[in-house]
Amino acid sequence: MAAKRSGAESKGSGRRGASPQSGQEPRSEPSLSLERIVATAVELLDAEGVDGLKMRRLADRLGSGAMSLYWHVDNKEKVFDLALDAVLEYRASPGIVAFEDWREDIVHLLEDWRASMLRHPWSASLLPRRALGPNILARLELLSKALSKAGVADADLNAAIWSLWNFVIGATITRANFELSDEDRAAAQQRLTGLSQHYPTIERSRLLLDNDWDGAFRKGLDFLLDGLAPRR
Amino acid sequence: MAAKRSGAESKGSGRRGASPQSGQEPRSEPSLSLERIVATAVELLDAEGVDGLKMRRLADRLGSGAMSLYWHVDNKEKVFDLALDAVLEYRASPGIVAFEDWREDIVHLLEDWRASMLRHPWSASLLPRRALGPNILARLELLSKALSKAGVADADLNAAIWSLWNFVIGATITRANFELSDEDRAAAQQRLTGLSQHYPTIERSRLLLDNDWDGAFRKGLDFLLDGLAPRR
DNA sequence: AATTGCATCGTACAGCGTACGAGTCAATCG
DNA sequence: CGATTGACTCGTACGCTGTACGATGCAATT
Repeated sequence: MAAKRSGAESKGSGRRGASPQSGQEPRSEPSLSLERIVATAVELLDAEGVDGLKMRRLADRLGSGAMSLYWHVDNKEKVFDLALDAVLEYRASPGIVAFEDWREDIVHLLEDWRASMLRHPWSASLLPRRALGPNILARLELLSKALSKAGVADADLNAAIWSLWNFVIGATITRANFELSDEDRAAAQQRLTGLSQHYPTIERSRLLLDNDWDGAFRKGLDFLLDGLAPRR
Repeated sequence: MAAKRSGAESKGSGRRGASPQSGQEPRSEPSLSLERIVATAVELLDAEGVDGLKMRRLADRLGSGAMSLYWHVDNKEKVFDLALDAVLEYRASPGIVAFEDWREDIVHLLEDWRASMLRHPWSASLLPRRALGPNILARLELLSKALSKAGVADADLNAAIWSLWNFVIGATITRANFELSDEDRAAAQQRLTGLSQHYPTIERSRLLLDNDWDGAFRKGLDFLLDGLAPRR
């Protein structure tokens, strides 16, 4: 009862007016805010994965009670939405895109997208089942512009966008979930070798041992772009 | 206490020996089995989605107690694994594949794959985070063979397989999750129109209104295959 | 001084996966 | 034949989850 706000009623800055300082203890508990909640949720997700995000745990990290979060957030779902959107902000200078080499622009755009998601492996699997936030739309807009510039016909534009979207999403989800371990991969390939009469081709190509994900992504992207707008 | 096995101790066929009939009530409760559990889990998943699968609910459908399931299955995770593998069985005659027109073969293979997953929309999002079962490996093997026949270089084979995998997974997950409703889509496009100064290109192409998923899939697949093995 | 409204939190509840142990019944054995 | 075994089923209970509800504190306003 007594301890909670341990020795400091200061609380840092109030939200509304301007009554910032109240003497000492500048770093006790900075009080809740949507930004702090989202930022901490991202931290927690990075550290513990999707299943590790629990409201009580999040509140612990924030030094608050679990129910306090619900003043700022409707429910847990919204926390996921906000965390996802926060992580997909596109910071790259838009000037770079749609410059001269459209192909480099697109590759850069999509590799950055993938990298952003891989930095937060939970994000890829969340992305498809959530609403399109402004950051995602901005990325799609840029992509669309670049494809237009590349000479993709208007009639093919949507299909082209979705193709690249699908490819990036699929690649990132797969990559993020197959990350498990070398032993696992070796065991899988081992099992495969045991059944090599059933799966001779993928056994020979060592499909399950191949872990050059970056290279495969780049290669696949080249394939797709070749199909979309053949190099001259 | 008394009612449970209501009025019939027959119970249908015992598992082991051959004591199938016991007089009347041939359709009371056919007793538990792994097959029945998996089949019912698929039904339940189809009806209620991933979140709708609860052990108690599954047991209800089976006319059994919740804990009885755990004799046949380690835990809920395994139920997901088994349901997923069950749904991805490939029944198509393997003779069709790798026949003469490799391109048609590949398209057929992948469209069937996608169709199988869309018949059970929960399966797509489950696929990437689960182990590769025999049915999945069989599909990869067939795909690999077809690509080889198509002239894809050995060095590019794995990248080609993963590219197609990524594309199919991404397309299916996206499709299954954007299925929501026409109003939602309209609302999204509406919101977009309101912000058309920010997203002029995708607003103009009506990206969010476009719901010709099948056509987009086929088109994207063509793009990718064009890149992988150019048509002569 | 009284009121208002933002913000926080303790308690409580229903629902979840599942550990544990007791129960049933058919097949087997002495 | 009775005793034993082992496959199978299920009732109860526990810890954990998201969150509804109401009490509480505190700053600004009246």
